[in-house]
Amino acid sequence: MAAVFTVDHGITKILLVERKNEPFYGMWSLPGGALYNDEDLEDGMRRELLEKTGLVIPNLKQCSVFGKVHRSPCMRMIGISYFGVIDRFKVELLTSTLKTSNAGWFAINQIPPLAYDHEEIIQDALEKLKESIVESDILEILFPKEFTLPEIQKVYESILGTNYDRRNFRKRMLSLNLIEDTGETAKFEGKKPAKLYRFRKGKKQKRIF
Amino acid sequence: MAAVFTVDHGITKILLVERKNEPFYGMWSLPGGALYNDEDLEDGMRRELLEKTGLVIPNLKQCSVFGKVHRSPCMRMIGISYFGVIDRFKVELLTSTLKTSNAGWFAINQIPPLAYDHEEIIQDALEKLKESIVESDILEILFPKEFTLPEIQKVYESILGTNYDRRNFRKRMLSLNLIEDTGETAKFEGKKPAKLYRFRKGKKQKRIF
DNA sequence: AGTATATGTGTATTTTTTACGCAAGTCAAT
DNA sequence: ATTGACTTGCGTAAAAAATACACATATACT
Repeated sequence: MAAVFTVDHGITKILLVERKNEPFYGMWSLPGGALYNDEDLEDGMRRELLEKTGLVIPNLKQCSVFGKVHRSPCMRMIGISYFGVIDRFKVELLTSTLKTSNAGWFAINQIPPLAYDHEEIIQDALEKLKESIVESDILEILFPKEFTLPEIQKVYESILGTNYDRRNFRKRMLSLNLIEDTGETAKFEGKKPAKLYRFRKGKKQKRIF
Repeated sequence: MAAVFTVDHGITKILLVERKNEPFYGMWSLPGGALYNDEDLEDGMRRELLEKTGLVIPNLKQCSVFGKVHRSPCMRMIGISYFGVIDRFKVELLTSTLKTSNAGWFAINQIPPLAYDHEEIIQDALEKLKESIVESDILEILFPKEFTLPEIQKVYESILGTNYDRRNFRKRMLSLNLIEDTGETAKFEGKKPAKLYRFRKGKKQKRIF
Protein backbone atom coordinates (compact mmCIF):
# COMPACT_ATOMS: atom_id res chain seq x y z
CA MET A 1 0.00 0.00 0.00
CA ALA A 2 1.07 3.56 -0.61
CA ALA A 3 0.40 6.54 1.62
CA VAL A 4 0.50 9.49 -0.75
CA PHE A 5 0.25 12.87 0.93
CA THR A 6 -0.17 16.40 -0.21
CA VAL A 7 -0.82 19.72 1.47
CA ASP A 8 -3.78 21.51 -0.03
CA HIS A 9 -4.49 25.05 1.18
CA GLY A 10 -2.74 24.37 4.46
CA ILE A 11 -4.43 21.03 5.06
CA THR A 12 -2.53 17.76 4.95
CA LYS A 13 -4.39 15.22 2.86
CA ILE A 14 -3.97 11.59 1.88
CA LEU A 15 -4.98 9.66 -1.22
CA LEU A 16 -7.54 6.89 -0.69
CA VAL A 17 -9.43 4.53 -3.00
CA GLU A 18 -12.77 2.77 -2.67
CA ARG A 19 -12.54 -0.99 -2.71
CA LYS A 20 -14.33 -2.79 -5.51
CA ASN A 21 -13.85 -6.33 -4.26
CA GLU A 22 -14.34 -8.42 -1.15
CA PRO A 23 -13.17 -8.32 1.53
CA PHE A 24 -14.09 -4.83 2.71
CA TYR A 25 -16.14 -4.19 -0.44
CA GLY A 26 -17.09 -0.50 -0.68
CA MET A 27 -14.80 0.65 2.11
CA TRP A 28 -12.02 3.14 1.62
CA SER A 29 -8.43 1.95 1.71
CA LEU A 30 -4.91 2.87 0.78
CA PRO A 31 -4.19 2.20 -2.89
CA GLY A 32 -2.18 -0.94 -3.48
CA GLY A 33 -2.33 -4.59 -4.42
CA ALA A 34 -0.44 -7.79 -5.05
CA LEU A 35 3.06 -7.76 -6.48
CA TYR A 36 3.83 -9.65 -9.67
CA ASN A 37 6.52 -12.28 -9.50
CA ASP A 38 8.74 -10.55 -12.04
CA GLU A 39 8.57 -6.95 -10.90
CA ASP A 40 10.53 -5.00 -8.32
CA LEU A 41 8.74 -3.75 -5.24
CA GLU A 42 8.65 -0.11 -6.20
CA ASP A 43 7.65 -0.83 -9.78
CA GLY A 44 4.75 -2.89 -8.52
CA MET A 45 3.68 -0.11 -6.24
CA ARG A 46 3.75 2.44 -9.04
CA ARG A 47 1.78 0.11 -11.30
CA GLU A 48 -0.88 -0.41 -8.64
CA LEU A 49 -1.14 3.31 -8.04
CA LEU A 50 -1.64 3.93 -11.74
CA GLU A 51 -4.26 1.18 -12.05
CA LYS A 52 -6.22 2.17 -8.97
CA THR A 53 -6.01 5.97 -9.12
CA GLY A 54 -4.80 6.89 -12.57
CA LEU A 55 -1.98 8.87 -11.02
CA VAL A 56 1.73 8.61 -11.67
CA ILE A 57 3.50 9.16 -8.38
CA PRO A 58 7.26 9.45 -8.66
CA ASN A 59 9.42 9.51 -5.54
CA LEU A 60 7.96 6.61 -3.64
CA LYS A 61 9.95 5.50 -0.64
CA GLN A 62 9.74 2.40 1.45
CA CYS A 63 8.05 2.86 4.76
CA SER A 64 7.26 -0.25 6.85
CA VAL A 65 6.13 -3.85 6.70
CA PHE A 66 2.87 -5.05 8.19
CA GLY A 67 2.66 -8.77 8.68
CA LYS A 68 0.48 -9.80 11.60
CA VAL A 69 -0.90 -13.27 10.96
CA HIS A 70 -4.53 -12.19 10.91
CA ARG A 71 -4.30 -8.74 9.39
CA SER A 72 -6.29 -9.99 6.42
CA PRO A 73 -9.46 -12.04 7.09
CA CYS A 74 -8.82 -14.37 4.14
CA MET A 75 -5.22 -15.42 3.78
CA ARG A 76 -1.77 -14.62 5.13
CA MET A 77 -0.75 -11.33 3.65
CA ILE A 78 2.43 -9.35 4.11
CA GLY A 79 1.94 -5.69 3.34
CA ILE A 80 4.77 -3.37 2.42
CA SER A 81 3.86 0.27 2.83
CA TYR A 82 5.23 3.03 0.69
CA PHE A 83 5.33 6.72 1.23
CA GLY A 84 5.01 9.54 -1.27
CA VAL A 85 4.12 13.19 -1.65
CA ILE A 86 2.94 15.28 -4.55
CA ASP A 87 2.61 19.01 -4.94
CA ARG A 88 -0.52 21.13 -4.86
CA PHE A 89 -0.48 21.75 -8.62
CA LYS A 90 -0.74 18.07 -9.40
CA VAL A 91 -3.51 17.73 -6.84
CA GLU A 92 -5.68 20.20 -8.66
CA LEU A 93 -4.93 18.79 -12.08
CA LEU A 94 -5.63 15.24 -11.10
CA THR A 95 -8.74 15.60 -9.02
CA SER A 96 -10.83 15.06 -12.13
CA THR A 97 -9.02 11.84 -12.94
CA LEU A 98 -9.77 10.57 -9.48
CA LYS A 99 -13.51 11.00 -9.78
CA THR A 100 -13.68 8.42 -12.51
CA SER A 101 -11.77 5.89 -10.46
CA ASN A 102 -13.36 6.11 -7.03
CA ALA A 103 -10.38 7.72 -5.44
CA GLY A 104 -10.04 10.94 -3.53
CA TRP A 105 -8.12 13.15 -1.17
CA PHE A 106 -9.00 13.10 2.52
CA ALA A 107 -7.84 15.49 5.21
CA ILE A 108 -5.83 13.43 7.67
CA ASN A 109 -8.11 14.36 10.55
CA GLN A 110 -11.22 13.38 8.59
CA ILE A 111 -10.41 9.89 7.44
CA PRO A 112 -13.32 7.47 6.95
CA PRO A 113 -13.25 3.92 8.39
CA LEU A 114 -10.67 1.99 6.43
CA ALA A 115 -10.18 -1.59 5.25
CA TYR A 116 -7.64 -3.93 6.87
CA ASP A 117 -5.14 -2.27 9.24
CA HIS A 118 -4.83 0.78 7.06
CA GLU A 119 -5.47 3.26 9.86
CA GLU A 120 -2.35 1.96 11.57
CA ILE A 121 -0.37 2.14 8.35
CA ILE A 122 -1.38 5.78 7.87
CA GLN A 123 -0.27 6.68 11.39
CA ASP A 124 3.07 5.09 10.68
CA ALA A 125 3.39 6.93 7.37
CA LEU A 126 2.52 10.23 9.03
CA GLU A 127 5.58 9.81 11.23
CA LYS A 128 7.62 9.39 8.10
CA LEU A 129 6.04 12.47 6.59
CA LYS A 130 7.09 14.52 9.60
CA GLU A 131 10.62 13.21 9.48
CA SER A 132 10.84 13.86 5.76
CA ILE A 133 9.86 17.49 5.94
CA VAL A 134 12.16 18.08 8.89
CA GLU A 135 15.01 16.59 6.87
CA SER A 136 14.00 18.80 3.91
CA ASP A 137 13.74 15.65 1.82
CA ILE A 138 10.38 16.45 0.30
CA LEU A 139 10.53 20.23 0.07
CA GLU A 140 11.46 20.18 -3.59
CA ILE A 141 8.67 17.75 -4.37
CA LEU A 142 6.04 19.76 -2.54
CA PHE A 143 7.24 23.01 -4.14
CA PRO A 144 8.50 22.32 -7.65
CA LYS A 145 7.66 25.85 -8.78
CA GLU A 146 7.82 29.09 -6.84
CA PHE A 147 6.20 29.67 -3.49
CA THR A 148 5.88 32.30 -0.81
CA LEU A 149 7.27 31.95 2.67
CA PRO A 150 3.90 32.18 4.44
CA GLU A 151 2.77 29.37 2.16
CA ILE A 152 5.64 27.10 3.01
CA GLN A 153 5.25 27.91 6.67
CA LYS A 154 1.62 26.77 6.61
CA VAL A 155 2.75 23.46 5.15
CA TYR A 156 5.22 22.96 7.96
CA GLU A 157 2.67 23.86 10.57
CA SER A 158 0.09 21.58 9.05
CA ILE A 159 2.40 18.59 8.87
CA LEU A 160 4.18 19.04 12.17
CA GLY A 161 1.14 20.27 14.05
CA THR A 162 2.93 23.24 15.57
CA ASN A 163 3.14 26.98 15.11
CA TYR A 164 6.19 29.03 14.34
CA ASP A 165 6.95 32.67 14.69
CA ARG A 166 6.68 34.19 11.23
CA ARG A 167 9.92 36.15 11.50
CA ASN A 168 11.97 33.32 12.96
CA PHE A 169 10.64 30.84 10.44
CA ARG A 170 11.68 33.15 7.65
CA LYS A 171 15.10 33.71 9.13
CA ARG A 172 15.70 29.98 9.50
CA MET A 173 14.52 29.08 6.04
CA LEU A 174 16.66 31.71 4.38
CA SER A 175 19.75 30.94 6.43
CA LEU A 176 19.66 27.29 5.30
CA ASN A 177 20.42 28.45 1.76
CA LEU A 178 17.98 25.92 0.36
CA ILE A 179 15.74 28.45 -1.32
CA GLU A 180 16.35 31.60 -3.34
CA ASP A 181 14.47 34.76 -4.13
CA THR A 182 12.97 34.80 -7.62
CA GLY A 183 12.77 38.58 -7.62
CA GLU A 184 9.04 38.42 -8.25
CA THR A 185 6.11 38.81 -5.92
CA ALA A 186 2.87 36.92 -5.63
CA LYS A 187 0.04 39.36 -6.19
CA PHE A 188 -3.60 38.36 -6.05
CA GLU A 189 -2.99 36.39 -2.89
CA GLY A 190 -3.65 38.18 0.35
CA LYS A 191 -3.08 41.69 1.54
CA LYS A 192 0.53 42.62 1.11
CA PRO A 193 2.17 40.90 -1.87
CA ALA A 194 4.53 38.15 -0.75
CA LYS A 195 7.91 37.53 -2.29
CA LEU A 196 8.25 34.44 -4.41
CA TYR A 197 11.02 31.97 -3.72
CA ARG A 198 12.10 28.82 -5.43
CA PHE A 199 13.86 25.67 -4.24
CA ARG A 200 17.54 25.64 -5.19
CA LYS A 201 18.42 22.66 -7.34
CA GLY A 202 21.23 20.41 -6.24
CA LYS A 203 21.50 21.75 -2.73
CA LYS A 204 22.60 19.32 -0.10
CA GLN A 205 19.87 18.42 2.33
CA LYS A 206 20.07 19.91 5.76
CA ARG A 207 17.99 19.26 8.80
CA ILE A 208 15.49 22.08 9.23
CA PHE A 209 14.15 21.58 12.75
CA MET B 1 17.57 -11.27 8.16
CA ALA B 2 18.66 -9.59 11.33
CA ALA B 3 21.56 -7.19 11.75
CA VAL B 4 22.50 -7.55 15.40
CA PHE B 5 25.12 -5.11 16.58
CA THR B 6 27.17 -4.68 19.68
CA VAL B 7 30.06 -2.49 20.71
CA ASP B 8 32.92 -4.54 22.12
CA HIS B 9 35.85 -2.64 23.60
CA GLY B 10 35.11 0.38 21.47
CA ILE B 11 34.63 -1.58 18.26
CA THR B 12 31.25 -1.91 16.57
CA LYS B 13 30.57 -5.51 15.65
CA ILE B 14 27.87 -7.46 13.87
CA LEU B 15 26.62 -11.02 14.28
CA LEU B 16 27.11 -13.31 11.27
CA VAL B 17 26.50 -17.00 10.60
CA GLU B 18 28.11 -19.44 8.22
CA ARG B 19 25.73 -20.92 5.67
CA LYS B 20 25.24 -24.68 5.75
CA ASN B 21 23.16 -24.98 2.59
CA GLU B 22 23.23 -23.99 -1.04
CA PRO B 23 23.18 -21.39 -2.41
CA PHE B 24 26.24 -19.64 -1.02
CA TYR B 25 27.28 -22.77 0.94
CA GLY B 26 30.06 -21.97 3.38
CA MET B 27 29.81 -18.21 3.03
CA TRP B 28 29.00 -15.88 5.86
CA SER B 29 25.61 -14.21 5.99
CA LEU B 30 23.20 -12.42 8.25
CA PRO B 31 21.18 -14.82 10.41
CA GLY B 32 17.66 -15.36 9.16
CA GLY B 33 15.40 -17.62 7.19
CA ALA B 34 11.91 -18.29 5.92
CA LEU B 35 8.86 -17.21 7.88
CA TYR B 36 6.23 -19.77 8.87
CA ASN B 37 2.71 -19.18 7.71
CA ASP B 38 1.32 -18.92 11.22
CA GLU B 39 3.86 -16.71 12.92
CA ASP B 40 4.27 -12.97 13.16
CA LEU B 41 7.25 -11.36 11.48
CA GLU B 42 9.15 -10.54 14.63
CA ASP B 43 8.46 -13.92 16.19
CA GLY B 44 9.83 -15.62 13.11
CA MET B 45 12.93 -13.50 13.23
CA ARG B 46 13.53 -14.35 16.87
CA ARG B 47 13.01 -18.04 16.16
CA GLU B 48 15.50 -17.96 13.31
CA LEU B 49 18.05 -16.16 15.43
CA LEU B 50 17.70 -18.75 18.15
CA GLU B 51 17.99 -21.65 15.69
CA LYS B 52 20.96 -20.25 13.80
CA THR B 53 22.96 -18.65 16.60
CA GLY B 54 21.58 -19.96 19.87
CA LEU B 55 21.04 -16.38 21.02
CA VAL B 56 17.89 -14.78 22.32
CA ILE B 57 17.81 -11.22 21.05
CA PRO B 58 15.05 -9.10 22.47
CA ASN B 59 14.33 -5.64 21.10
CA LEU B 60 14.31 -6.38 17.41
CA LYS B 61 13.04 -3.57 15.23
CA GLN B 62 12.01 -3.55 11.62
CA CYS B 63 14.52 -2.05 9.28
CA SER B 64 13.91 -2.35 5.54
CA VAL B 65 12.63 -4.61 2.80
CA PHE B 66 14.81 -6.00 0.04
CA GLY B 67 12.93 -7.32 -2.92
CA LYS B 68 14.83 -7.01 -6.18
CA VAL B 69 13.66 -9.69 -8.57
CA HIS B 70 17.03 -11.41 -8.83
CA ARG B 71 18.43 -10.87 -5.35
CA SER B 72 18.37 -14.64 -4.84
CA PRO B 73 19.78 -16.88 -7.60
CA CYS B 74 17.08 -19.54 -7.11
CA MET B 75 13.64 -18.10 -6.58
CA ARG B 76 11.87 -14.82 -5.95
CA MET B 77 12.59 -13.90 -2.36
CA ILE B 78 11.47 -10.86 -0.40
CA GLY B 79 13.75 -10.18 2.54
CA ILE B 80 12.69 -8.19 5.56
CA SER B 81 15.63 -6.93 7.56
CA TYR B 82 15.58 -6.46 11.30
CA PHE B 83 17.80 -4.47 13.54
CA GLY B 84 18.94 -5.25 17.05
CA VAL B 85 21.62 -4.49 19.61
CA ILE B 86 22.86 -6.33 22.64
CA ASP B 87 25.15 -5.24 25.41
CA ARG B 88 28.77 -6.14 25.97
CA PHE B 89 27.99 -8.48 28.89
CA LYS B 90 25.83 -10.72 26.72
CA VAL B 91 28.49 -10.68 24.04
CA GLU B 92 31.05 -12.19 26.38
CA LEU B 93 28.66 -14.70 27.83
CA LEU B 94 27.43 -15.94 24.50
CA THR B 95 30.62 -16.16 22.54
CA SER B 96 30.98 -19.80 23.60
CA THR B 97 27.51 -20.62 22.34
CA LEU B 98 28.38 -19.17 18.99
CA LYS B 99 31.37 -21.42 18.45
CA THR B 100 29.17 -24.49 18.33
CA SER B 101 26.87 -22.98 15.77
CA ASN B 102 29.23 -21.43 13.24
CA ALA B 103 28.36 -17.91 14.20
CA GLY B 104 30.54 -15.05 15.28
CA TRP B 105 31.04 -11.35 15.81
CA PHE B 106 32.75 -9.34 13.10
CA ALA B 107 34.04 -5.79 13.32
CA ILE B 108 32.05 -3.75 10.84
CA ASN B 109 35.17 -2.71 8.96
CA GLN B 110 36.37 -6.32 8.67
CA ILE B 111 33.39 -8.09 7.21
CA PRO B 112 34.05 -11.13 5.01
CA PRO B 113 32.36 -11.58 1.61
CA LEU B 114 28.70 -12.24 2.28
CA ALA B 115 25.90 -14.24 0.70
CA TYR B 116 23.09 -12.60 -1.28
CA ASP B 117 22.84 -8.81 -0.97
CA HIS B 118 23.75 -8.88 2.69
CA GLU B 119 26.49 -6.27 2.38
CA GLU B 120 23.87 -3.80 1.23
CA ILE B 121 21.55 -4.82 4.04
CA ILE B 122 24.28 -4.21 6.60
CA GLN B 123 24.99 -0.74 5.24
CA ASP B 124 21.32 0.07 5.55
CA ALA B 125 21.18 -1.28 9.09
CA LEU B 126 24.24 0.74 10.06
CA GLU B 127 22.33 3.89 9.17
CA LYS B 128 19.60 2.75 11.52
CA LEU B 129 22.16 2.07 14.22
CA LYS B 130 23.44 5.62 13.95
CA GLU B 131 19.96 7.07 14.11
CA SER B 132 19.07 4.89 17.06
CA ILE B 133 21.95 5.96 19.20
CA VAL B 134 21.44 9.61 18.33
CA GLU B 135 17.83 9.27 19.41
CA SER B 136 19.00 7.54 22.60
CA ASP B 137 16.74 4.62 21.70
CA ILE B 138 19.28 1.93 22.32
CA LEU B 139 21.29 3.42 25.16
CA GLU B 140 19.47 1.42 27.79
CA ILE B 141 19.97 -1.79 25.83
CA LEU B 142 23.66 -1.24 25.30
CA PHE B 143 24.14 -0.29 28.95
CA PRO B 144 21.75 -2.28 31.12
CA LYS B 145 24.08 -2.08 34.11
CA GLU B 146 26.39 0.70 35.14
CA PHE B 147 28.97 2.29 32.88
CA THR B 148 31.56 5.03 32.87
CA LEU B 149 31.34 8.14 30.76
CA PRO B 150 34.55 7.46 28.80
CA GLU B 151 33.09 4.05 27.99
CA ILE B 152 29.85 5.42 26.67
CA GLN B 153 31.72 8.05 24.72
CA LYS B 154 33.77 5.40 22.94
CA VAL B 155 30.56 3.70 21.91
CA TYR B 156 29.24 6.90 20.41
CA GLU B 157 32.48 7.57 18.63
CA SER B 158 32.67 4.04 17.29
CA ILE B 159 29.12 4.05 15.96
CA LEU B 160 29.03 7.57 14.62
CA GLY B 161 32.61 7.57 13.40
CA THR B 162 33.43 10.92 14.97
CA ASN B 163 35.31 12.27 17.97
CA TYR B 164 33.97 14.39 20.76
CA ASP B 165 35.64 16.61 23.30
CA ARG B 166 35.65 14.68 26.56
CA ARG B 167 34.40 17.59 28.64
CA ASN B 168 31.67 18.65 26.26
CA PHE B 169 30.47 15.10 25.79
CA ARG B 170 30.19 14.72 29.53
CA LYS B 171 28.36 18.01 29.90
CA ARG B 172 25.87 17.07 27.22
CA MET B 173 25.20 13.61 28.55
CA LEU B 174 24.61 14.82 32.08
CA SER B 175 22.43 17.75 31.04
CA LEU B 176 20.04 15.40 29.22
CA ASN B 177 19.08 13.88 32.55
CA LEU B 178 19.04 10.41 31.03
CA ILE B 179 21.71 8.95 33.27
CA GLU B 180 22.46 9.21 36.96
CA ASP B 181 25.52 8.84 39.17
CA THR B 182 25.59 5.56 41.08
CA GLY B 183 27.97 6.98 43.67
CA GLU B 184 30.47 4.24 42.93
CA THR B 185 33.62 4.27 40.86
CA ALA B 186 35.01 1.75 38.42
CA LYS B 187 38.38 0.62 39.71
CA PHE B 188 40.58 -1.86 37.87
CA GLU B 189 39.91 -0.07 34.62
CA GLY B 190 42.38 2.55 33.61
CA LYS B 191 44.45 5.04 35.49
CA LYS B 192 42.18 7.29 37.47
CA PRO B 193 39.03 5.50 38.63
CA ALA B 194 36.01 6.63 36.61
CA LYS B 195 32.62 7.34 38.10
CA LEU B 196 29.92 4.81 37.43
CA TYR B 197 26.60 5.93 35.99
CA ARG B 198 23.43 4.10 35.21
CA PHE B 199 20.64 4.67 32.73
CA ARG B 200 17.56 6.16 34.36
CA LYS B 201 14.51 3.98 33.91
CA GLY B 202 11.41 5.50 32.41
CA LYS B 203 13.05 8.65 31.11
CA LYS B 204 11.61 10.09 27.97
CA GLN B 205 13.88 9.77 25.00
CA LYS B 206 15.59 12.90 23.84
CA ARG B 207 17.69 13.52 20.82
CA ILE B 208 21.35 13.50 21.80
CA PHE B 209 23.14 14.90 18.76
C1' DA C 1 59.50 10.15 44.35
C1' DG C 2 58.76 10.97 39.64
C1' DT C 3 56.45 10.16 35.24
C1' DA C 4 52.90 8.79 32.14
C1' DT C 5 48.15 8.28 31.46
C1' DA C 6 43.39 8.78 31.90
C1' DT C 7 39.56 10.96 34.53
C1' DG C 8 36.92 14.99 36.50
C1' DT C 9 35.68 20.06 36.75
C1' DG C 10 35.27 25.02 35.38
C1' DT C 11 34.98 29.07 32.38
C1' DA C 12 35.13 32.20 28.47
C1' DT C 13 33.66 32.61 23.63
C1' DT C 14 30.97 31.85 19.80
C1' DT C 15 26.88 30.41 17.61
C1' DT C 16 22.09 29.40 17.49
C1' DT C 17 17.49 29.94 19.05
C1' DT C 18 13.84 32.62 20.76
C1' DA C 19 11.05 36.74 21.69
C1' DC C 20 9.23 40.74 20.09
C1' DG C 21 8.61 45.92 18.00
C1' DC C 22 7.67 48.34 13.99
C1' DA C 23 7.39 49.79 9.06
C1' DA C 24 5.30 48.81 4.50
C1' DG C 25 1.92 47.22 0.94
C1' DT C 26 -2.97 45.96 -0.22
C1' DC C 27 -7.94 45.82 0.26
C1' DA C 28 -12.38 47.43 1.67
C1' DA C 29 -15.29 50.60 3.82
C1' DT C 30 -16.14 55.29 4.58
C1' DA D 1 -8.52 60.36 -0.33
C1' DT D 2 -8.50 58.66 4.27
C1' DT D 3 -8.93 55.28 7.58
C1' DG D 4 -8.73 50.71 9.61
C1' DA D 5 -7.91 45.83 9.20
C1' DC D 6 -4.83 42.58 7.69
C1' DT D 7 -0.67 40.53 6.13
C1' DT D 8 4.13 40.56 4.74
C1' DG D 9 8.97 41.96 5.54
C1' DC D 10 12.94 43.40 8.39
C1' DG D 11 15.90 44.16 12.49
C1' DT D 12 17.49 43.84 17.20
C1' DA D 13 18.02 42.31 22.04
C1' DA D 14 17.99 38.57 25.22
C1' DA D 15 18.35 33.68 26.31
C1' DA D 16 20.09 29.19 25.46
C1' DA D 17 23.15 25.95 23.45
C1' DA D 18 27.41 24.49 21.35
C1' DT D 19 32.33 24.92 21.28
C1' DA D 20 37.08 25.67 22.67
C1' DC D 21 40.28 25.27 25.95
C1' DA D 22 43.40 24.80 31.00
C1' DC D 23 44.28 22.68 34.98
C1' DA D 24 43.71 19.55 39.01
C1' DT D 25 43.41 14.70 40.53
C1' DA D 26 43.85 9.62 40.98
C1' DT D 27 46.24 5.45 39.68
C1' DA D 28 50.07 2.40 37.82
C1' DC D 29 54.59 1.76 36.61
C1' DT D 30 59.44 2.64 37.06
